[in-house]
Amino acid sequence: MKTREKIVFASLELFNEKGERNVSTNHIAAHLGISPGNLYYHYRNKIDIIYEIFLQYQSLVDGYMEAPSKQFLTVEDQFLFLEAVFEGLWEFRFLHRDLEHYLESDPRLQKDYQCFTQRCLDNISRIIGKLEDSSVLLPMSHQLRRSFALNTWIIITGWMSYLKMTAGCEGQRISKDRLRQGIYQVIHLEMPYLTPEALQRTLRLQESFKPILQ
Amino acid sequence: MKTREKIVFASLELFNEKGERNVSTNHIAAHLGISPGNLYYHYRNKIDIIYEIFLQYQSLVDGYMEAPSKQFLTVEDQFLFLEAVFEGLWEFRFLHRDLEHYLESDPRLQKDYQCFTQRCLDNISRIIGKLEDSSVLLPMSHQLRRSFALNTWIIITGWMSYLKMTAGCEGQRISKDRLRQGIYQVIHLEMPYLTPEALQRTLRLQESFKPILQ
DNA sequence: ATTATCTATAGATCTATAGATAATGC
DNA sequence: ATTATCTATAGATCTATAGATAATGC
Repeated sequence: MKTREKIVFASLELFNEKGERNVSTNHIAAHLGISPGNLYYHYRNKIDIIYEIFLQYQSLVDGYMEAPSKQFLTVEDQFLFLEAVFEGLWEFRFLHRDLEHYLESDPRLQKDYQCFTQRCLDNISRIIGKLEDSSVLLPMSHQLRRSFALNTWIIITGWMSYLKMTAGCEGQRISKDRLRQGIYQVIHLEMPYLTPEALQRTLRLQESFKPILQ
Repeated sequence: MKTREKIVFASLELFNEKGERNVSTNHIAAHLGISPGNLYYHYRNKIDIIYEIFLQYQSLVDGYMEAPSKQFLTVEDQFLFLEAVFEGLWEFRFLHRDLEHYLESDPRLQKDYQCFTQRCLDNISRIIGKLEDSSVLLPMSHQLRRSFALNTWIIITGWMSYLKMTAGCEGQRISKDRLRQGIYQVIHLEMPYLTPEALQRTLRLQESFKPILQ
């Protein structure tokens, strides 16, 4: 692995683990056993590294957002999709922690992230539309679908925050398990819009994501 | 106003405006025209000031969470309640930006905030219960009510993030107006659970929070 | 006497660059 | 020749404290 890639990799790991704010370029260099000068040879500064990490996250998410290319989607497809979303969210969890700070530190990132959000919302709407066509969800108005997509997006990203806020000092492993409750919450959102046929299977699947501890 | 209070007041203002990360104790002191030494006489460090601000936020929120003490609540009560919630959120908006960092910097804050969240969720559940008793919402199971309360909480806090992420470089004033769209989103959440009687009035009221720009 | 405030400063970082040296690719 | 890496360091903060001085409250 090239040094340039090592830097991104190690940064992501350290940022996730210790929080980006507590990790300086010195820390990253020390962790890799290279000099700070070397790090600055590869990246102009810290936000440059963060931007690189964002690009990776973006292409990961774009990947599985495009993925459901089948014309019809099942209840199971939807759960698989949500698992992928939460997995990605976890892998890059530092990114959503003080995203606002990154956006105001780097105009490129601000612009890119805004497009990214828009693209995600469009994709979620599209997937909801497919679920309607597949008789999983009841048909809904364009307006309702957009509102629904936005709430889904907010729950997905907001769930991470809620989790980390209430998880306490327990390790990350526990959090990763508790992450699944996020799927429960998202599914709860669509409950009233499910077709009678889909309701049974959804309830059964949702049950398996029910949190053990309340 | 005592210097001690001035410090909290100015800090909140600066944190909201410039982001807490970009505001050092030096900046706060300079902004007040006092010496850094003087600031450290009143507060041990920056997180101490943040904790003080949190206590203020907490008592504000606890205030209007307890407030709906009437036995029955109308659709209008609910909208007034949401306006108060979003107003408070706006007043202390820096707090939700990198809350995780504050929680890990101060065990007192971590403990207090966890109780605070729990209390809010209980209060939201209670209010939902009252809306059921008042024939605004359809009766629901305990489980559903708790899930519903949690989603409401996540949308409320997550909406701020979404807003700040997509608001772009436009000033804060615009954001404060766009804040209202949050109410639209929260109401959208409860739409399927409204009684036929309440539906009409809710739709009419919700309309006035509809965002101008999509 | 006690509380509030100031000046001055130690000590710890951190970011980012300059300039030297080593390793690679034609 | 070019690319990768290192050492050393300037310059900018920031936090937090010590110790002196001013203002207040009995």
